[in-house]
Amino acid sequence: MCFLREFYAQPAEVVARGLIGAELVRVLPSGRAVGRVVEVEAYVGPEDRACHAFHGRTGRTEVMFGPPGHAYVYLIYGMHHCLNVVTNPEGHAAAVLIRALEPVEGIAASTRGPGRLCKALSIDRSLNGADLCGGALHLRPGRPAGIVVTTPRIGVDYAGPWAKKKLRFLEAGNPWVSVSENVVRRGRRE
DNA sequence: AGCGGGATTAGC
DNA sequence: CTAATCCCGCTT
Repeated sequence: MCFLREFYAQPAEVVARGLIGAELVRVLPSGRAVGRVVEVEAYVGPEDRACHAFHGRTGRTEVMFGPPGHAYVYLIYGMHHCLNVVTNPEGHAAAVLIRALEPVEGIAASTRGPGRLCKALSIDRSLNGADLCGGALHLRPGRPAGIVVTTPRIGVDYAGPWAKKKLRFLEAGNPWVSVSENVVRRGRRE
């Protein structure tokens, strides 16, 4: 049912690609919410200038250095939460940011964008470190992805050469990918 | 103790 | 284009 630990132990870009089409399941007292992953970004490790682990091991990034298959949730801009999946073998700090979901079941609010999907699924820092191989928040295979395209990651212009790497993965043509995608498309001619 | 900044979003 | 708003990590 759920993805096994070995799946998450792979490099972040491999897990990222593998998660497109997967279903994120949030179990709440009030019911269950399910969304299909349509957009992610890979933060490949301490050498990746855009990865939080680039600045070393700190309180915030602690879970990224732990075993794969756990949630790394942090607060950004004082108001939005971002959900990541820890990847690679324990000790190699890397993660995949979930950026957008296609509603499948029990979803009321928008799940387009990393902050919005966390709000819609009631994901906050209390889930930081949660095991994604089961429990209140987990991932399982879903309808297989169609064509997957890659682009540079959003909002990491400061990362020098790493800002240009195509580590963002999304399902082509899917209307639920984040609005930022349109900005990127507009800005670049391709 | 204080300060600066951020893997975003909504609203002028 | 910019404000909002909080935690963290680093400097004093």
